[in-house]
Amino acid sequence: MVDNVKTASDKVFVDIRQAIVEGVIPQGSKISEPELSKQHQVSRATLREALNRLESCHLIERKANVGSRVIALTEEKLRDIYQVRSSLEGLACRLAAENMTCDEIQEVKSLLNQHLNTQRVKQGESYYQEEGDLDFHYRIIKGSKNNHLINLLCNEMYQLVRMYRVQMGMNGPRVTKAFDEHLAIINAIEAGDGELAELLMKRHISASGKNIENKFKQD
Amino acid sequence: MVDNVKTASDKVFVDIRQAIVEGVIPQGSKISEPELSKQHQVSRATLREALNRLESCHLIERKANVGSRVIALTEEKLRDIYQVRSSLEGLACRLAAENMTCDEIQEVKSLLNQHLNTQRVKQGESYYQEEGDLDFHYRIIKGSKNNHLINLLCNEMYQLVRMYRVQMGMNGPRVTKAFDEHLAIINAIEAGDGELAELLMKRHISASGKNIENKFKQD
DNA sequence: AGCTATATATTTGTCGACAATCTGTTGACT
DNA sequence: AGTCAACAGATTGTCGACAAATATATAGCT
Repeated sequence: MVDNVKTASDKVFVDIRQAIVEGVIPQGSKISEPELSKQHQVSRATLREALNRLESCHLIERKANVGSRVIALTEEKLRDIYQVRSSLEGLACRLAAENMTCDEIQEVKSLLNQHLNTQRVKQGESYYQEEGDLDFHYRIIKGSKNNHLINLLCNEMYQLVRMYRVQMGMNGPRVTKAFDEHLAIINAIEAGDGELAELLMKRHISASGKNIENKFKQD
Repeated sequence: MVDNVKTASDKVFVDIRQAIVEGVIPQGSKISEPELSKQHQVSRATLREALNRLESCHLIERKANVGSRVIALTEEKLRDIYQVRSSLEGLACRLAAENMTCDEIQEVKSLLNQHLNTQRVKQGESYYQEEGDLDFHYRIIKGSKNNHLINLLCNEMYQLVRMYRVQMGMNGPRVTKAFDEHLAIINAIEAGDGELAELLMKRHISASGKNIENKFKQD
């Protein structure tokens, strides 16, 4: 999770992004440019550079001459995002089945074994599972060897997905299930069965989305 | 194709975008901020605002402390983009079959009839067909009622796709074929057969991509 | 001659100030 | 009392100038 931070606006971007994803800056709240620029000790120009990138990640919404608001988490948006994500990661999975090398596949398999162990030790602590889950998805996406797709999922959508997961919370019973699904997916990829891998990944993500949707129903 | 142009940077963004898509600013060329800002008679801050949005559309690439370059059209990128587009518009089509109203469907059908007429009159002039093609795709995408998907396809990817079509050129024989495919797609949507509509749209776009790929092979 | 290192020049990143626009309030009028 | 209009306050959009970084040119060395 090491971002290439070279300029001041890079750092501000990363900092604010984390604050939004973790809910430190509440969803739906208005963003004051003068206030935030003082808070991060940069000029407004630098802050606005960061805001532009946050908009590219769909974490804030801007209106001309009005200002920026942090995105509001709604059930409709969750559905929209997960429909898109399911479709795209399904594609990534199919391409991964065609393009991943044997070495890359073996790495993912050993990664899953590590998860299994930490899961036994730290039973119930969903945080680690979440990190592991994201790592797994990262590897599959990279395995597609489709740079446009990789950028779309890993840079432009990733933090938004993470925001729902962090703020809505992941609950227990799905954790072990997700692990089995990961295993089935990498097996399909190893077998070169792109069609099956795509189907399994789409189901896996749909289930994950439904899981978060249930959190909304509880309110 | 009327964009909401409210600020100076909006106008500069739209102008430069068109220049890039149409090849007035050559692909792969470096962008000089001082030069462009003078050319459009705005300050560098305003220009940079526009450049940020061009980057969001994947039309330019920026490197910290180095500068911006117009994207270079390659066969590999074309493949990557069309794989993603095929998947996403396929999804849009399936959702459209579920969510489009009867009125919306009828509008698209009458739209296609208009295309058939203009096509008879202006045979061979692919420009009109291209406009019509894009209009058709627009309507289907909007019909998905998925705002995230709509934004992704209509705002973030659309001009990039158009850049390939404009600069690589669309040739004749595929034009009438595309019309028939459009007809089959809207019929599937009208019948509420999302699965078929998705399949047909994916094929339609893949064929379109292959068509442009052939242009590359000719070099 | 070719390569390295220094110095110069250009470009990008950042800053503070001004102008244009919007928001909320007050006050007048029907 | 309610509606509309002008005003005040604050916010965003834009500008020109300075600082930091990179690219280019020059000079020195092997």
